[in-house]
This record gives sequence, C-alpha cells and structure tokens, in this order.
Amino acid sequence: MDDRAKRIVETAVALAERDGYQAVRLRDVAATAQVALGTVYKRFASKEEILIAALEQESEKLVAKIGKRAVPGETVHERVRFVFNALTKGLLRRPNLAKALVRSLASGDPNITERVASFHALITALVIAAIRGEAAADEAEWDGTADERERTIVSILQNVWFASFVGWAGGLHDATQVLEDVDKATELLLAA
Amino acid sequence: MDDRAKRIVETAVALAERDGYQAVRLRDVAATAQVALGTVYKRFASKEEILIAALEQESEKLVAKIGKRAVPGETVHERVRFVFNALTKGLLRRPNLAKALVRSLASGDPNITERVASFHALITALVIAAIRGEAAADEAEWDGTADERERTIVSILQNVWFASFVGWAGGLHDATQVLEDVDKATELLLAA
DNA sequence: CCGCAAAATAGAACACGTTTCATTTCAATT
DNA sequence: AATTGAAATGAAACGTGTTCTATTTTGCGG
Repeated sequence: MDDRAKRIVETAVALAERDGYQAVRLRDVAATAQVALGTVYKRFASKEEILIAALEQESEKLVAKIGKRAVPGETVHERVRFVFNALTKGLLRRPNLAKALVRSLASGDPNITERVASFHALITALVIAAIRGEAAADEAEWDGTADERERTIVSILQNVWFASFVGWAGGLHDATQVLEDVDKATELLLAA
Repeated sequence: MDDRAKRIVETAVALAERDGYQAVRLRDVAATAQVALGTVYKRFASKEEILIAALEQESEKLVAKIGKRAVPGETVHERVRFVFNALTKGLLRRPNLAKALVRSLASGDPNITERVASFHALITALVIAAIRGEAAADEAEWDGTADERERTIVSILQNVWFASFVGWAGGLHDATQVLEDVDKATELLLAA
C-alpha cells in the first residue's frame, strides 16, 4: 500500500470513528487525504473497499496485540473468552468505526469476498491458538492441523460472535450482550 | 398496509427477485407500482424500510407454512434441523431476493431496529416450537416460559444461522454450508 | 536537460436515494 | 352539486457514490 493509499485509509478511519459510515464522504476523504477523487478510485474500487482495507488494518493491529504472546487463562474456556473479549472490547473502543466496519463486512458486496474471507481466517487463527494456549502471531504456523470437532466449534463461536456483533451494530442489544452471547456459547461447547 | 403500500412492497420484491438489491430503484418501484415517488416516501421512510417490510411479509408467509402444523421429527435434533432447513431453502428459492433482504437485515440502520427484532422473535418462536415438537402458528401462545438453557441454545443456533446466511450472501460459501453449519451446531448443542 | 509515458489533478457529469413544492385528484360533508 | 382538506402527483432539486475527461505534474531513460 503506497503513501496515498495509506492516507486515504487513515482518513476514512478517522471520519468513521468520529461520525460513522455516512460521514465517510469520499469527497471529504479525498480532500482530507490531500488527494484527488480520481486517485481514490485508482486505489480502491469503492467506498466498501476502503472500509474493508480499514478493517484489515485495524484487525491486524488488534490481532498483533492479542496474538503476540500466549493467550492467558487456565482453561480453554477462559482463553477463548479472553480472545473474544479482547477483540470485542478492542473494536468497541471506537463504536462508530466498528459499526461502519461491520456494515462493510456484512454488505454482501461480491467484490470484497476475498478480504472478508481473510478477516474470517484471521479470527479463526486467533481462536485456534487460544484453544491450544499458544501465541497466534504468525498464522502460517499451522496448516489446517485442527481436528474436525475443534474446527466446528471455532466456526460456531465465530458465527455467534459475528451475528451478535451485527446485532449490537443494529441497536438490537448492547455491548455486554455480545460478550455474554459468546461466553454462553463457549460454556456450552467447551465444557472444560 | 393499504393498497398502495402493498403494491410498493410487491414491486420491490419482484425487482429484488429478478436482479437483486441494486435493481430496486425507487423510481422504478414507484413507476411499476403506479404510484408517485412522493407516495412511496409517504409510506416508507427509506429503501431499507421497504425491504424490511418485504422481509416481514415473506418470512411471515414462510413461517405460516412451516409453523402451521407440529414440526415433524422424532428427536429435537431432527425437528430443529427441519425448521432451519425449511427456512433456509424457502429463502434460497429466490436467491437475489434473499441477498437483498439479508443486506437490509444486516444494514445496522437504526430506523429498522424494531422490525429486525421482531423478525428475530419470529424465528425464535419457530425454533422453540420445534424443540418442543409443537406447532408455532400463534406466537402469543407462550410467554417466555422457556428455561434458561433452552433460550440460550436457541439464541446460539439463530446466531449461527444468521451469520452463515450472511456468509452465503457475501459469497463466502454456498447454500449447503449454511445447512451444514446449523446442523453441526445443532448436533453439538442438542445431543439428543 | 529533454521528452515522454504514467500518474495525479480539477472538475464536470451521471445515477440513484431522498427531499421539496406547486398543482391536481379525491372523498367526505354540507 | 359545491366546498374543502387530505392525499397523490409530477417534476425539480440536492447529496453523495461513481465515472469520465481534459489538463497538469511527476519521475525516468536518453
């Protein structure tokens, strides 16, 4: 990502953080990033793509912080809880940004499918590492060496987390509910 | 819902079914429904609201069909599977429409929170009825008389279903994966 | 330095959701 | 029928995502 692209994404993050999705007006993004509108579209095919790039960047930061060292916690349950808590709270620190990112994630835009998939994979790696009590820093480490049951459980937890997060973003419930939903699912699935 | 509102929703459904979300152009909706654009906005605050009304209508039809009689199946697992299968296949019969509806559902628009919640409640009622082996026709029948564990499991399954559905809508995986995801979660949570 | 191709720029233009407004139609009351 | 207030209409206008184009700037091989 070159300099201009970075400025564009940074600007989009800043605007989304301040006033949410609708405040990410591409003319403003361009102006603030000191770039022409055409340049924005040279780098990114759409507003969604900018926001997905932002998600990528933000989630990588988050995962880097969380996955740097071995996940703390005695039991699998505690470790998984820790990871989802960290993820959720990390995102909720900037609620408007989080809502904007979730919106892009759930937009169904076929042009971003691949990046959505890699976000998914990132979280999966993190949770798998948590289950095993390892550090997830480099995701290349494990190549699908997870047993069937483990993979299934991770997928369920991830789905619960995502759906609940979308529910939060849509005003269905508050943030504590997201943590609680994941927690309950973890309890039932990983009775330690 | 008066006559015009019905025509508007019907038209939106027809356009979404043919060519998806972006094909639901409100000028076209108005023209096809033989109504002025202002009339559309008199009835619905936004495009999202029209589509949510469509979701309400379509899911009520679906639930009416599914919930009319007691859910078939010997075990809880079979019955829950039946319900989610029916729901998923019913929606997937018109994939473009389904994607458009999911998109509205996940849009995070605060103006439709209430209707999203009632869609959620509708599905919940259906699944609860399935677990108990009853008919879900009238949702007023049971007033929260579900034990804690039951409610939790239903919530998890619903979240898994929704998230997987969103994944399908975004091109992450195909329809069979949606059925499989729910199925596996059902297996793990309702080991009958 | 020069010339040139690639990239960036300014700005217009288009599409579509949304708003607004002046005018017309409609239905109920008198 | 005539009146009248509410609803519908047609059309214009605005905001913002997206596209297009003509011009300018930039950086590089000669």
